[in-house]
Amino acid sequence: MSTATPTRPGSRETGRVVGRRERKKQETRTALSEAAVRLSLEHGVENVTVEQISDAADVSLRTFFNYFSSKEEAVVEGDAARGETLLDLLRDRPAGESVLTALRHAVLEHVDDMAGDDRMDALRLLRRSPTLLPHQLAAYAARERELGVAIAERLGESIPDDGSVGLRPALLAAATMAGVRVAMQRWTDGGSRDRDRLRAGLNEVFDELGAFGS
Amino acid sequence: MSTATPTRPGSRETGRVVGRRERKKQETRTALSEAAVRLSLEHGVENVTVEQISDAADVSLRTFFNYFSSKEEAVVEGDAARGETLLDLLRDRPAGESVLTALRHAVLEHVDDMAGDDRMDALRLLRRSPTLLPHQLAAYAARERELGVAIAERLGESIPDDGSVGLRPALLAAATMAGVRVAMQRWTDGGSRDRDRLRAGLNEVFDELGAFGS
DNA sequence: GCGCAAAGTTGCACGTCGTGCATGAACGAG
DNA sequence: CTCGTTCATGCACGACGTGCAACTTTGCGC
Repeated sequence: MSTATPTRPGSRETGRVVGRRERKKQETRTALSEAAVRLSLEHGVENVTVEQISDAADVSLRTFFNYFSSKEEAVVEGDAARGETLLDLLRDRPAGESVLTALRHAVLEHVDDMAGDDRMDALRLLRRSPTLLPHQLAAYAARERELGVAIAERLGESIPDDGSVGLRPALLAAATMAGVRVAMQRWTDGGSRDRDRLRAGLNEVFDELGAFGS
Repeated sequence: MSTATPTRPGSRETGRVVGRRERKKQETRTALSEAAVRLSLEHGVENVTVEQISDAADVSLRTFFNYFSSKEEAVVEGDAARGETLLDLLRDRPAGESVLTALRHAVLEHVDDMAGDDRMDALRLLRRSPTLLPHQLAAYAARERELGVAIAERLGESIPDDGSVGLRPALLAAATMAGVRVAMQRWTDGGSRDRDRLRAGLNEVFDELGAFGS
């Protein structure tokens, strides 16, 4: 999973000609991830073995470890893809908006995007597993890094190759992710699985973030 | 280390009488944790087995798992104790200060407290281990919860038994921990292991946190 | 002191985890 | 077609983590 996949085969720059091989690889990856989530929801994360997951995805146990280094990693995999769409939403916000406002709207749109299906329910259940918590947080941290870069770009910062950003973008990213995490936590703890309630919670969070100084 | 309590065997309530038994237990716990840290620094976290740790602490391998459920948990154990002192420092801040100011000073004092010895160096090295990252974040999350409660108390909130707090304390705690994490990250990434530079970074962080709205 | 119950330690067994290595098949390019 | 690369797979092996059943230590009442 390195930065730049060459994608040499016959393609100019679009990088869209992936070939059957690479596509199959991606299919296997998502198949494993989805099987991991499904089985974990069904039997509880603790009671699912890697062998069951790889069987469900119709690959060998050894192959599983060629894609993920642990069961938990496979379960959390979905978050990475979701993170990408958040970044896209942020980039699409008008340049006139303040960073915090752009972040607020991007997050809210992001919630709308994925709230339709049952992924939210999946998140709610998985979040309760103590074994999963560390990896969940690690996934958050990874998204936080990407978000920091996106914010730095929005602020007109130049990004060095190592991906390090200034203090302000890093802090904004960290605070935003922390806020989202808090809002999610409070939403899942409450009984209501109403999406509007989550939106309201997120709005509160961003209101508070903007008023820390006072 | 921080066995600061006089352990008077007949002082107050029944819960405070420690006895030889419980003390021995605590000694074993810290012995395991310190051995884990020391060996990890020496050979790298990946190359240390639980058996080596338990041998170094002079207990059986099975006993190790009676205290910690994994090697990483033992390594991160020290953070929990450190978290306690931060809470104490926060409670000692004068009531007149704003929450954010109190947090700033508590964190700065906390850094001074532990910066003398080589624990900071230990943190710097351990933070680079990818296996350890998730557990490190989980430890941060645990401290964040406690900090949220302390902040809620400072704000005069009543805390229900389940430890849940209002949005503002939760958010303040999350943002503070995120800020500390960012400052630490940038400090360890930079070459200088000067403590004053860490203090400066933390001050910047709190300045930024207070200015999110603008 | 004595003995007993609770708590702690240890060894053992067992299933799972995660990785290195070798082999063979599928693929893509020339 | 042929060759080199990439990937899937089986196998072996050490480490991990836990349930269970001893055995030992500690605390406490008698």
